Amino acid sequence: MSESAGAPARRGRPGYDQETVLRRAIALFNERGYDATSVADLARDLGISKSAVFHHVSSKEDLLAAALDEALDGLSAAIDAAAEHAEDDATAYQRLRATVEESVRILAAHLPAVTLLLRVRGNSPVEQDALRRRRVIDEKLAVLVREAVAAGDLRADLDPEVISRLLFGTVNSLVEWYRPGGPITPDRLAAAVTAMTFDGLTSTVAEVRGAPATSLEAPAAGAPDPT
Amino acid sequence: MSESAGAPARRGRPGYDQETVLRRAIALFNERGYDATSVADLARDLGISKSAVFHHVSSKEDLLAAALDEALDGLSAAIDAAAEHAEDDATAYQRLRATVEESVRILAAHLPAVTLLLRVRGNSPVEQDALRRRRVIDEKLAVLVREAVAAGDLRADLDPEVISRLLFGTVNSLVEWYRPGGPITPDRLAAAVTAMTFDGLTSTVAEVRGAPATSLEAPAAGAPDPT
DNA sequence: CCTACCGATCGGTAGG
DNA sequence: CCTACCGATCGGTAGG
Repeated sequence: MSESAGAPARRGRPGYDQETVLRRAIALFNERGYDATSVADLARDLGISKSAVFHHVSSKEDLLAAALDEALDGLSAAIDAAAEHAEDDATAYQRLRATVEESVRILAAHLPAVTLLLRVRGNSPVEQDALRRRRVIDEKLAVLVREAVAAGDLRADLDPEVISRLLFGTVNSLVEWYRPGGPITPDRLAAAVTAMTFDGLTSTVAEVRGAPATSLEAPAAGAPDPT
Repeated sequence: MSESAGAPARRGRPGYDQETVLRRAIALFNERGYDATSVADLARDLGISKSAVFHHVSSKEDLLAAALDEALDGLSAAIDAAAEHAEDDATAYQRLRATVEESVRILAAHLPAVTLLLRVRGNSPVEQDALRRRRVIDEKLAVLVREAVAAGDLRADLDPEVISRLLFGTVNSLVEWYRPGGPITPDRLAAAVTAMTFDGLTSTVAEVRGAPATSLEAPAAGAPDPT
């Protein structure tokens, strides 16, 4: 299954393309961990020899770097897209809430790559570079949180730094259980995350407050925000 | 630093005890990952030979098993402690909220071991056993959530299963950034987590509602819930 | 607690 | 001469 994606008719053996090798590599890295996955494991999974893997990719670490770039590029775009809304009359609170939802959608759309990113510990220059890019993203989000707190739209009895950590810890924790293709669409997941983090799980006043018009049980059919 | 903890005077070289070796092993496993940490790395860190490590511990995996047991025993105790409060007239909502706070305190008290637990992927029988024990704990918490939703105390527009995942995903994500000994005490951290997850980050009505009497800026001196 | 090793496997590469 | 591989093996290192 999943051979030669999209390429026109070629001579020689069908074989795999780089993209397919990368998808399988990311899947295996997430199942067993990057270090615990050998190139031989990947070759076995693809049904080819270990040497054949190196025909497609120059090193195991290149696979990791490609996956981390995919995740970081997506997340960076999500943040910057929300920043551009600053030209509108959107408040920091509104931009923050939109950024959280967009981050969830990116996470859902690139779940394997984002999962890998969130497990990186800085064991190599490639991983350390990814951690640096993550910190830049986190800092942009922290700025939004500070603005929203300063504007009085987020509770002032919690340190803005703690709010940032809790908020994006919650988003990041989704990779541990969310699986696309199941009963929960990415849009509903995004709405559920912001419902809990901004409005809280306690029921009583949930409907009374200024919660967005998104019905969580039956989301709007016409998908919002076509990024 | 940190040699022979508590043991009486011994003959022979001072050396390390099993507990110290375990603490350093857990720290290294968390820094670089279990698979990426060799026994030689641990030996180097302790300043002894690789063989000397095997004098204290029979295998690398035994160190992992001991760490996972510590985390699982603590978390299980936290859950069962909350269940015993059922004899009181406490509602499911109140017991759930207390369980979340106690889980945060356990996480803070056994942060390295819990961190390791949350990174386990089931690569070996030891890891698979830990995952099984985790699922048992998660299910007990899911029962509490379902009861609280059924009682009408948690918002009904979110699937109880999703609520459970979000709630404990948030708690688990603390291992990624919380560091004991810093400005945030475990009690304040626990209060911050329940403040966001149950009451929400939005400021306006936070004080109006039935939030507990815990002041997050200056927590009650007499620590609540002396488990 | 060390030196000296083992069976095996690691990521990566040779020629064809 | 190409793409797509194979069987075998490189120098080092893993847990034990």
